[in-house]
Amino acid sequence: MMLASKPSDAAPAAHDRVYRALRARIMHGEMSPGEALTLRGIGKEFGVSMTPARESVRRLVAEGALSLSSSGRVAAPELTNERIEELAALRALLEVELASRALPRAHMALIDRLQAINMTVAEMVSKRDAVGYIRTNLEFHRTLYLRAQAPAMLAIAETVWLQLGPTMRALYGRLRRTEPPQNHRLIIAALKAGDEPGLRLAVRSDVTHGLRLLAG
Amino acid sequence: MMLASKPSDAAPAAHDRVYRALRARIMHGEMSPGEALTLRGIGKEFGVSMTPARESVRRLVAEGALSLSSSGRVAAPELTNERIEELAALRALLEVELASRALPRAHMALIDRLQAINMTVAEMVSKRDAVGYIRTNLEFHRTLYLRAQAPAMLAIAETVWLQLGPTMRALYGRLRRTEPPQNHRLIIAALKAGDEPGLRLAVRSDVTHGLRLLAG
DNA sequence: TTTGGGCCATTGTGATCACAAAGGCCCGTA
DNA sequence: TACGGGCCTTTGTGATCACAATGGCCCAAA
Repeated sequence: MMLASKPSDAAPAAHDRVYRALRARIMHGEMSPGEALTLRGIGKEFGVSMTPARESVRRLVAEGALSLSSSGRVAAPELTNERIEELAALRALLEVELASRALPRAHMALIDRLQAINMTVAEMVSKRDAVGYIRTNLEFHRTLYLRAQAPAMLAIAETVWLQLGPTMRALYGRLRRTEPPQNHRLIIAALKAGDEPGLRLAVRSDVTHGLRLLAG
Repeated sequence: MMLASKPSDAAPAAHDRVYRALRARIMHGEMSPGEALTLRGIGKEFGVSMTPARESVRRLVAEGALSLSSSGRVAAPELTNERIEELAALRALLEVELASRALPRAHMALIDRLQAINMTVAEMVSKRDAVGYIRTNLEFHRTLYLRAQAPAMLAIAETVWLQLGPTMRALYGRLRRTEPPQNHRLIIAALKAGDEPGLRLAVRSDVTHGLRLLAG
């Protein structure tokens, strides 16, 4: 079905390309809560017909990244405070476990990578780049959790990030943070020390820190 | 778009009807791991065209209920032992939390309902009805977790059940169990006593009990 | 000025079709 | 009998179309 003139070009399916693009846009906070999408609009933007646009939208709806109005209109979800609290609790639950599983496998190379990413995070903070901050912050977490060797758990954590995406942008716009991510430093320190309780606490704090402000 | 001659008939969309039917079939273990599906076959079975069949299949693939072969063929997933262990760990993590949240709201009416469901579970066990057992067992858990008032967490737990569906059937066929669900009794007892540590332990045991056998 | 009704453009849904690739089957050959 | 090549059927993908319902907009009346 898919043709590949060269082994290098992966020739991704149209619906998958659209899905990935929309997913990144949502997860990184490039859509505001309530912002609407149309199938024909998506199709036109990506140069495809309605069919792949529909499939990608359906998939994102299934993952909770988009909300489906009663009459089938799709839009970025506007989360209630209850839902935000619940998603924050889920992040804490899942990511503490992921970090804990990654700890015994975290060698120096990983910690160096995390520190490098963390510098980029700090740079995004100083530049007041909300989208860049969200993206690099998630990259920090994902890099750590990949070491846990728990793909199903990581996938679920990512769908939680996806659901929080549109709200995160609003959140980080609200709180005027100029300080570099202190909790990330605690995470790195706990990793270095092999301190599991400290790591769990640091991850929990980092994950629930901002979200509590918005929801509470 | 959808017309309703009477307010009672919900006039469900075709893709949603197909999705729900396939989802129940998978979650309850009515499909064997590796069993294949075709879009045209689904369409013919439910009297719809390929379009709604494709949407429902795509959604189920997104939720991990079906696995997508390299060339787009869909089938019930054959899980590796590593993945089964991971999903069992996820069940433990999520369901212990859900049970813990349900505990303060669990009144006598709920406990009565759980006991009634548990009798049906025992009946299914004695009848050697694997599908019936899986269905009522999940109903037991869902009834409890609904009290947690945590819809996002419950939704994620259900997608984990969905991923385990095809393997559960094989599992409960393997272990020759005739005893009624002892762990369910422990759960009910802990609920009655308001014993949170006991409840967490009982749920964790119940959830990981069988799955450890298959994966280990 | 505000409100209500009706018309029209917009939008999602599902069916159908053309196409390419993958899988399976059969037959011939070693 | 076992192995391999070639053909044909099956199957997923994406485009297009007809249709119905929703939503918005404008104008008229109070």
